Amino acid sequence: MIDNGYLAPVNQPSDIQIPRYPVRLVATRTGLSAHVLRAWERRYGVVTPTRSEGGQRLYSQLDIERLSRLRRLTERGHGIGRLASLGLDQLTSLDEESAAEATPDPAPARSPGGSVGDITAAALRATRRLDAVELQAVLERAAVTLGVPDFLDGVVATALNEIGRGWTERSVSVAQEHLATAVFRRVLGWLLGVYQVNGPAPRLVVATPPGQVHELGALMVAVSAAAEGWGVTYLGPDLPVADLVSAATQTGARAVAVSVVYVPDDRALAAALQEARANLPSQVPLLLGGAAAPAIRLEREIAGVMVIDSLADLRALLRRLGEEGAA
Amino acid sequence: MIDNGYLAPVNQPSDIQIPRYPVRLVATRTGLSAHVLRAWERRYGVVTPTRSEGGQRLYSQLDIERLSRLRRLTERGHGIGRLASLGLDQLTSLDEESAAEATPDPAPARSPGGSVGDITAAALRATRRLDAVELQAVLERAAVTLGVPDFLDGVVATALNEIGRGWTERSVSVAQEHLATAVFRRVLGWLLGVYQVNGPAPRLVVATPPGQVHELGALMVAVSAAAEGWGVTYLGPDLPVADLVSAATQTGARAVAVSVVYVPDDRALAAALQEARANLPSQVPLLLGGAAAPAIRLEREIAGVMVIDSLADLRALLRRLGEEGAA
DNA sequence: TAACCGTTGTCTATCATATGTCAAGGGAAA
DNA sequence: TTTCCCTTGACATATGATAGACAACGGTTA
Repeated sequence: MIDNGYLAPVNQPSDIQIPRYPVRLVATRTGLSAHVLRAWERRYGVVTPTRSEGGQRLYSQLDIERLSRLRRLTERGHGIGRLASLGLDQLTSLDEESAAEATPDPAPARSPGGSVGDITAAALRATRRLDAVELQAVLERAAVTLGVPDFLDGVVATALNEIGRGWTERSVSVAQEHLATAVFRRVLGWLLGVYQVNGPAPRLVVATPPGQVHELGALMVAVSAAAEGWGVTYLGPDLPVADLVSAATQTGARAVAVSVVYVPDDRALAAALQEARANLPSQVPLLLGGAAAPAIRLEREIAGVMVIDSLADLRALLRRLGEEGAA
Repeated sequence: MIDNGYLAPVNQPSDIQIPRYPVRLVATRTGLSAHVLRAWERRYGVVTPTRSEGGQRLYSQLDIERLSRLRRLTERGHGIGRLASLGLDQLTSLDEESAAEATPDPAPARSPGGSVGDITAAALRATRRLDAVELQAVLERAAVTLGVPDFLDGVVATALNEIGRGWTERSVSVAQEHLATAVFRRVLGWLLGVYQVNGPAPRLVVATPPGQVHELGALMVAVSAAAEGWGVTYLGPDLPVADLVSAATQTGARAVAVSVVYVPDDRALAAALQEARANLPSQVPLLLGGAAAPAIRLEREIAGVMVIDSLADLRALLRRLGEEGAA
């Protein structure tokens, strides 16, 4: 919010001046040590935080702004003694002045890879040969070539379907299936790590409900969300409902997603979902995805559970939720 | 309260204020200990749960929301004493704001925690906070700082032991354990990928025998071997013996390693090992590692199975095997 | 050049406050 | 009966405040 002085609300102490931040927080946020904060205050009166009843310093948002600028400027060679008496606006102009460093961004060269079909076929060949190195290389290349959405929809989903089909038809061995699972999980985990952010992002908790040990679907959900800019807390397979709820509460999740691949005991799963729904905060949506999700929707509607039919569906939904939250 | 359509109309708007949760549940759900809950209430009046007839605390959903926000904010440096008097909406805005600025701008990245103990402690802290991003960052940094052997022996093994101990003592929640498992697996998978080679290297097939679903031990074995220059075919947990044997044959393995973490049914495990031993080529050693391996050795010697006591042991053995093969 | 001096970041010592943790004895809930 | 929970009081630890000291650095003066 811009306050140019003309419209300054007189009676409103303007959020940014409310003193409420203790030293330790200001220290980590500005990058200055608590010692330096006190020394600057003592020697130059750089800021004058108010005090709590017990005498502890309480800084305002404005103080933090000022201190951050001061830190940047002192790092560039300005003496704190000279800067101390300057106002925030003067500091800002100085700041911009000396921040004349350019940040050239290199244009990423797109190298044309094979088509989605070719890549998937290559992945399946590597799987049949039990060649984990090759499979991983193919997948990583595909991920960076196609981008996450196409990679997930086009390569991962298709390949997993193929492998699953082959498994039931006995044309894919258990070892091949295990190896593929391990490699897919590794690559998806890598992607999840690549996209993880710690910044101001809506948070999604992802897990697989009790009894569901196949986690690739959950990982795909997690990666999709991470690529959409969400912060993802991935808790893996077979998570008891109570712990799912606790994790969502503790992390302040804006949504929770669970993935189901098959329906071993319909009643137990439905009960688990209902329990989760009942115990999650009501404004936190519970998303149900995975291969078996559409089937479950057909069987019975579970109140308050949103069924995700596809990753595209998920992306659209996440985008809506993210905007709602930001608004 | 907002009803954005996810809810069954059954829910009353005041649902979230109905007092019905006992301390124990609130403690696990918020991540605060019952002691702290009572202390905060007594000293700062943070919440005022109603009481049952017998005088026991009954918290509402709203209380839980409030408490979990307070916990996150205190972890980010706010003092509980000052937060106590703020309303839920103020807490929420503070929450979002400090999430946005949790990381100080271009602060020169600190490189603290040099020692193995520091790193392990940092990993455990991140686990308790359900901070997967931080945990992964800590581990990746540790891996490249310490090198694989020290990383595995010093950090991974220690941290997993701690978590396991905490889990039995109930001081580590299921969600925390799941999250840590997911992240450790991700990082170990990444390392495995880093060291994978396709060249002429002795090949090791790694898996976990039927019934054993904990695969971190197997992954540690796999990473150790990969770092020793072996080509590793990692087949993940719960692999039937027949498939283990066929995979070893197909890949021309020079050795096979299986990892066991616990002994659910000693007879079945022993039978599986014997079957594997009998069907593998006789010049291919069968290595048995994992937390439960030493115990198994004590129980009974299984002919032709080499028990690995430690990763150091494994490394020495692999080196010997590699040289033999090369000679 | 050498001695001197102001500036600035860092550290120590000591005390006070803030906050987490525990123990004991009795009551409540399952 | 066994387990959980309550209250009170105390203890332990961590964090912050103040004052002062010191060292590194650069500039100035003798």
